[in-house]
Amino acid sequence: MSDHDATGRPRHSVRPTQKDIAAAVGVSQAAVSMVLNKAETPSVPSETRKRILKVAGELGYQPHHAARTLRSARTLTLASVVPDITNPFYAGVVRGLQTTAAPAGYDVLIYNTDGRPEGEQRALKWLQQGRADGVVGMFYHLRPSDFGTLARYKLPMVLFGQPSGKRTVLPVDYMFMDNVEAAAAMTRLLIGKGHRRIAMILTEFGPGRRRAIGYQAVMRDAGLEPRLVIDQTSSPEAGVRAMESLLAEGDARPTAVFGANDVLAIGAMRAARDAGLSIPSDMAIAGFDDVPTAGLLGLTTVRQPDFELGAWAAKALIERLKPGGLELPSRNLEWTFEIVERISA
Amino acid sequence: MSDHDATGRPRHSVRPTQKDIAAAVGVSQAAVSMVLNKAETPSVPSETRKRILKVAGELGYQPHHAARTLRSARTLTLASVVPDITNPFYAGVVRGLQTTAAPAGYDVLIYNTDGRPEGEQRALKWLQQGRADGVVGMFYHLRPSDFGTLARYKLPMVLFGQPSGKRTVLPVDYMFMDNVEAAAAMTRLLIGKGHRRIAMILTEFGPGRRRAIGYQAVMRDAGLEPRLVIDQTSSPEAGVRAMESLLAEGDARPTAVFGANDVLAIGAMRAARDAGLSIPSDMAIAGFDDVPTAGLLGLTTVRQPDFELGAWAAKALIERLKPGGLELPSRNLEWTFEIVERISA
DNA sequence: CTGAAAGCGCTTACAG
DNA sequence: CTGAAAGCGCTTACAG
Repeated sequence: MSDHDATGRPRHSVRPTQKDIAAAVGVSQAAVSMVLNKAETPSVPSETRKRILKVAGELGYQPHHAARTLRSARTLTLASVVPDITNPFYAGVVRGLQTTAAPAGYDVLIYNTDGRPEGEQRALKWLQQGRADGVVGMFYHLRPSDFGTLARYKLPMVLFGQPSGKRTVLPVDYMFMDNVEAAAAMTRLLIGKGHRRIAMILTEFGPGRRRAIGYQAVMRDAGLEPRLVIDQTSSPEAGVRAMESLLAEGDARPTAVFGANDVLAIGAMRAARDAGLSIPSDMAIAGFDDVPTAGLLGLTTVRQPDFELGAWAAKALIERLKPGGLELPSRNLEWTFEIVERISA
Repeated sequence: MSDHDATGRPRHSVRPTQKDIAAAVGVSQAAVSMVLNKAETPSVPSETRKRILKVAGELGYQPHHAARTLRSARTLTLASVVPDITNPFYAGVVRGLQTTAAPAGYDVLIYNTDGRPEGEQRALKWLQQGRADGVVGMFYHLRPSDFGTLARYKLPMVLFGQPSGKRTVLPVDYMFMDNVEAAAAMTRLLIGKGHRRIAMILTEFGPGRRRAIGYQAVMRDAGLEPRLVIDQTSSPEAGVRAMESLLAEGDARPTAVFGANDVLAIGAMRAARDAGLSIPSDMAIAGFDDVPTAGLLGLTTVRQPDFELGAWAAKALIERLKPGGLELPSRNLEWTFEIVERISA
């Protein structure tokens, strides 16, 4: 048996359609659509209305999403493009997004890019196919010009990162913090504790790059030599590897290590402990993000309000999806960092 | 300006369509479709073919997903329904799914239910709307009969949990482990270490329920009194709350606490440490899942191969989506647990 | 070989 | 007030 009938139509017949309901009740398919979508249908006799709703319920009718989207040009879906859903920081952002979007009637889908160029390109294509009404994008590789097409399609976007200096392309809002200054502040804190050999571990792409700039600037200003350890991926294992390579330096090893995010810092902590070092007396550790585990481990870090960021992004998108929302000026949310001192440094 | 033209058609004109390409090149829209979708089109002159591809590239053409889905009855999307993406166990499953699905040409979307009945119902509706070609479902509340509609729609599903005793509904595959026995084994381990007052902390719904059964059975067999602390949600904070309530019992407090998952156990660890207790001498802690942080914290736990489970599910779905795949018999993956002893117990 | 037409399942302006 | 028709953007069997 083929999956298609003689005219090349796919067999959709397994799921009930408005046509099926209409046939069962003896009305037009359009009448079914009216009844199912409007709270009141003065043009349909209330007896007929009741029968339509009854049959729809019995058949377990649900509208075919693709058909509805094609006709109405709305998906009722917001997308969240994240580099790594296993990083609790991004997971927190997604939860904030979802918690705010659900009451407004929007589903939230998560698209994972792995923080790799190919993954981000796939996400871009996915968005260009019209699969969401709005997107919260956390991209490491794509440049502002890569979003030109989506902006021309009038897809509301909230992007993590600073708006480019040039004219702002509507309808895009931005959320960012001063990563350079936050990392600088943390570096100053470590220097203030008496550390002179301070290393930073980070990944090649993502916000760690700007954080490294702040770290390097402060180190040089203090007459100290910056030491970067760069890995391809952000994971506890990468943090372990980085710390192990630093420990291999023997007496010249750093006395403090600053992870560009908590996931890396936590891995580094583990490697230091496994090597028999005491934290912070033998080795101080600092991170960035303040993920839930950071509190547990006593990790000194930079707090970022993940849930609140997601909630803000959801509100911004929902505003833009209201009538006239596309013409609103671009808005920025610049949030402030907060250093959380714990025992690790 | 309205979002709709005079005939009620939504303005899609911002994005280029095959019609636009056809008009620019001077061919039929159908010819454009052929060229864009087939590697070879003997019926189209190669010169015309080149011009179509060139114009499509210049316009940044991407097919409208809803239109393609409506016509072809395929979404090229797999869905992953998870109770809590912030739980690293589920995040690991999703990554396994994604890593296997991407090379086969499938996008993976994540639908978060919060482990609540309403969220699961929303996911069910979402699936009934035909938004994915297959689904990996981790449901806490829905019963097998709730999936009858989807099975009738021939939606391939991989469900976490044991198949119900009755006839298996195609096309559903199951993956499960013996939660009762795994929890029993961990409880025996704790008893073997000399503990007599062992509490278990869990959430009202989810796999913890079956784990509690194993725990309770072993406790009773050993002549010990089971002690359950039940919270609504699974989070480190819930684990903190549970431990605090146990510590409030003073001298009658347990000497070991078994978390129904690592997230709860990690919260309990934190609360015990914050109360000045040494682990494991004052308080032993055990968990379930072996999330990445468990290793860092030295948590004794039950390992589950999250990534591999996701990969298996992806393979099962992809098999079913091949011609004839819907008729394959239902398959089960029963995986074996492994107790990982670390310092916490 | 080539192109026009049908139709997937919906929503909604418009003609009777 | 009521229902039939148009059309969203595609894919594909089929008529010329």
